[in-house]
Amino acid sequence: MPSPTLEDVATRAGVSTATVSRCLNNPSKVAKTTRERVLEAVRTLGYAPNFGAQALAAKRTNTFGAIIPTMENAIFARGLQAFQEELQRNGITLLVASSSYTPELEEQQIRGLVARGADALLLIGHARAPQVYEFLDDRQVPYVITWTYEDFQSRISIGFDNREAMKRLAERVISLGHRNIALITSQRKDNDRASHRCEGIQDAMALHGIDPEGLRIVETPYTISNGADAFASLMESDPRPTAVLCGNDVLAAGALLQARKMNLDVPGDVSITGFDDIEIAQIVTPALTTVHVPHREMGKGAARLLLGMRNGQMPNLSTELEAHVVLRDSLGPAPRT
Amino acid sequence: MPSPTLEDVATRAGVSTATVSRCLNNPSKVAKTTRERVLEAVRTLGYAPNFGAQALAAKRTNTFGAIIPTMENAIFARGLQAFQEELQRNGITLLVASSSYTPELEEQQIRGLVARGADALLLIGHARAPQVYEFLDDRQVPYVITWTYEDFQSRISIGFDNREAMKRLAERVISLGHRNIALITSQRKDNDRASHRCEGIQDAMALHGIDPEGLRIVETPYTISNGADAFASLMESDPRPTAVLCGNDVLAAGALLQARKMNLDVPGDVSITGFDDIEIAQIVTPALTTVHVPHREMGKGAARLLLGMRNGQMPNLSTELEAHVVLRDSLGPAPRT
DNA sequence: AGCCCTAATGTAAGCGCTTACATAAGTATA
DNA sequence: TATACTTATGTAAGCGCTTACATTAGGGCT
Repeated sequence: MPSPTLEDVATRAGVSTATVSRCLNNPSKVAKTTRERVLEAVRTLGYAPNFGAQALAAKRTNTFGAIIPTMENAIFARGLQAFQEELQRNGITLLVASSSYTPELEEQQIRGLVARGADALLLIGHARAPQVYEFLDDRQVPYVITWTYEDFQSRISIGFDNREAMKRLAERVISLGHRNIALITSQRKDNDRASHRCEGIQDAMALHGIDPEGLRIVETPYTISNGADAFASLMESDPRPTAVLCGNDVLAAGALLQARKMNLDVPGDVSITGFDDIEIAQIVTPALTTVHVPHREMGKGAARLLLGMRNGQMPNLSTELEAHVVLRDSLGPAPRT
Repeated sequence: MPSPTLEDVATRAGVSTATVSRCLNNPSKVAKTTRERVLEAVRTLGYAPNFGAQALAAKRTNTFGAIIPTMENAIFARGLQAFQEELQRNGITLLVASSSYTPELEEQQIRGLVARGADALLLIGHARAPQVYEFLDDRQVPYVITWTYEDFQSRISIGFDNREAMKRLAERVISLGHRNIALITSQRKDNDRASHRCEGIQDAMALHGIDPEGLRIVETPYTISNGADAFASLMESDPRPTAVLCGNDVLAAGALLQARKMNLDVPGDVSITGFDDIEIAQIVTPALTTVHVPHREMGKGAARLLLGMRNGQMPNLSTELEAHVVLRDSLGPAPRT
């Protein structure tokens, strides 16, 4: 037997479809005895509302969407989980799509989620074609930007200052005597987190009298083996960097792996740092010095903001969270030359 | 301006809504010149179909759902990614929900995805209340079960034999002289993968004249720190196990971490193995001996099966894939006593 | 008793699409 | 030229809900 409809329930309970609908969405409007009769019918029929019809009629779906760059590694997993938990607590379903770090795909996913009725969206980072923002504003779809925070941005966001966070880590590195620094990062184009982190390093260098142009940069997608390859190529350069900062922990894990393979002592011969503080940062040997990102706070906070916006409250302000340096074992003093 | 509708497009192109609809879904039915006019209108208006309306009218959504136990760690990420890629190639959107390893939540998520029009579902494992299967069969929603394969199960599935795979690993362990074996696993109730893996070890023990009852078992949720705690408690028992098999790589990573903290040499003092062969298995030190699970094959295969079923082809057969033991460094001979 | 108000329910108009069927306009056939 | 197809398009009936508005029935007041 196919799905029972509202009408089936109404017939069975001997009321109109309107009453059944009210029973489900606005129980206080229905007399207690009727309500019980209706709910009984719902139960025995195993009725569940048809989502499409509901969306069409009510013009809302109780569904939020999130577009993240990738599901392959754990970078966004913890934040997303927190986001989802908070939504669930409020009766909202989460739809997740991934963009593979590709702007075109991201735009497509955004449009797809909106078309399928997402009431609100979580986005990562600010960098995005203007027409995408126009689209969202036209359609009046609330959205919040996470994983980053910048003072001057007017779009509402919750996150941390990637540039400042990386700058602090870099200062730490420099204060340990490192002058010859390299960076392994994902592609910076269309990725404001990555580019800000890079700039943070250069800020620190400039501040300490090191030419920021001297920063050696390798761009490569976020995977362990790419991190390893990038590290290998850096180690072949002359002069060798004494510290290799990585745009995230995944790349750093790859670098660490490669260092071991090359029989290099970390941090004796070369220091390596990560960014994100995901689980692997603690698992690798030596444990990774990295920047702790407030994953769960961002996820939960984003949910709160969006729930508020959906209920008409216009955005208070963007929220800036802290991301702090976590010192572990992979960073040490620069080796004597 | 709010979303343009089919009618807006029709007006603009000077045709009926039917023609526009055909243009989009069945272009060959429309004359070339009209088609171009319509598509032009679609483009300038930025039209995107309303999902709810489409679902309601067409009775299909081009959306598949997947319910996985967790998004927190990478166990399912790779398989899911492959699933998603294959679906995308066929114009299908994927909705993902997670059940937190809780049967009630899983049932709720399944009903939710069906209500929201999922045309087909990917499920993990067979263990599931009968009413859930009834529900799906009633509604005629195609589904496929992954991450497991059992000969006698009639429900269509694609996966590997967890019991057999773990048995092979255990035989390896036993052949290295280990007699005193322990297992750290997630809760086995409602989780056929976990319980079959456990049985696999006991099969191997029985086969080699070791009392299967002697297997020490600690159940704990899948996190690194739980793995560490479980390992610590096992190491306090007397006699100490010489090999600790883990239900998955995450737990094993935790165990490894704890071993280091306790200054135990792996595999000199104690061997540790994992299951799944996710990325961290290669990152940890020593690299983890584990069972390689055909993540991507399962994901892609599941997509193929479901696509076929949706088009009416009734399931050929379940597919059994291979999961093979991967020997790395964390498993060694039992220490001399 | 007559009036007004409130609470409970029903009526019915869409929401934006798809699609069976009807219609119109060519085209080929005899 | 009349006939029978074929092809392109329009018409309109839903799909299963929500909700503004209408209706009805009690209750409390004067």
